[in-house]
Amino acid sequence: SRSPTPMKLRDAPSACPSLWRCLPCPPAELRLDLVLSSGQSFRWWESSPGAWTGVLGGRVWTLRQDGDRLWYTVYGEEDEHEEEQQGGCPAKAAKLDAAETDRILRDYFQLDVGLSALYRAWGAADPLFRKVANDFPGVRVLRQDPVECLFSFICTSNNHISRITAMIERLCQAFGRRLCCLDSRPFHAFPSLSALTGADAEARLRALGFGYRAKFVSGSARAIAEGLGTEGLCQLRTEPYAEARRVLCALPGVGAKVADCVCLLSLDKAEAVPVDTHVWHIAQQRYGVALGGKSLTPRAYQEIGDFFRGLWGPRAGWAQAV
DNA sequence: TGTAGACCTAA
DNA sequence: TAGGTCTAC
Repeated sequence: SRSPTPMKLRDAPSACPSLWRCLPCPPAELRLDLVLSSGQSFRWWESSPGAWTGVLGGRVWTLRQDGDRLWYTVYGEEDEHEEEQQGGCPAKAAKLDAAETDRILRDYFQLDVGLSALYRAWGAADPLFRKVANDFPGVRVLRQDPVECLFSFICTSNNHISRITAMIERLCQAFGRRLCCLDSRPFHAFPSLSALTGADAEARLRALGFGYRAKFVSGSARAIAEGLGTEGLCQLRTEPYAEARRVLCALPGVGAKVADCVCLLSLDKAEAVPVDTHVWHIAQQRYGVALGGKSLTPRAYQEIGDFFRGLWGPRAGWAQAV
């Protein structure tokens, strides 16, 4: 790199407005803080109050909300030589790039899905939802990359968020492409599938503190590489929910809950309702879902999902995210 | 089908 | 104990 000065984190448009863009987006449609810190994605970090920095689509972004606007800035790669790469027409390239980054962000937050109308419908069907919704507006489901989502959620089993976040950070650092350095902190892309299929991947993951999940991560990477491939995984977006779920559950370390997380958060299956022990508890005591067992059996799991789909409709997974 | 217990690791 | 999964009854 020949960057003369190290890049710095940007926390607000005021300091350098030309590096920021914005999209129209009222708080009722999106609450950045709630969405990015709720355990849907583990790669965002509140870099300064109200500013969220993370990696998305192979670039580093900082996001911020201000009234009815969603502001964002994208950081360049450290080896980027703009003039040379863009054929001597930086203005034109910048314009194309702006359209592209707008699109990426709108897609990631699924901004075309009107959340207020959904909140109204869920609230009308469910008084308990109405209560919670008041305190938590703007909670929507992200549309994440399927590979990142799958391997992240394999790491969530029998684990807590602080450790999951740290594990995924180390995963990216060890296996992901380095993107840039901000305030002398390096940022890495989420690893590609092929980066995780190496013969020593499991041992390296164990050394990174993945525990028994090391085998699941490397095993699933292998299985996908030898089977449907990254493209096949992404094509599950066009398959029915039941089919996508079936395929995912065949992977090592992927059970009903992880499969539903991947379906909901990356494969466009809005009806998928991930049932963890917390949700199971709530279903029993708040909603009085009467299901025999004292444990979350596959049958109980299915029935709880069906219950919420019956209550909230085809976007039950979105409602449950709230 | 429905129950245990083990599985890595760091509180 | 923590936001599960796998294996063996």
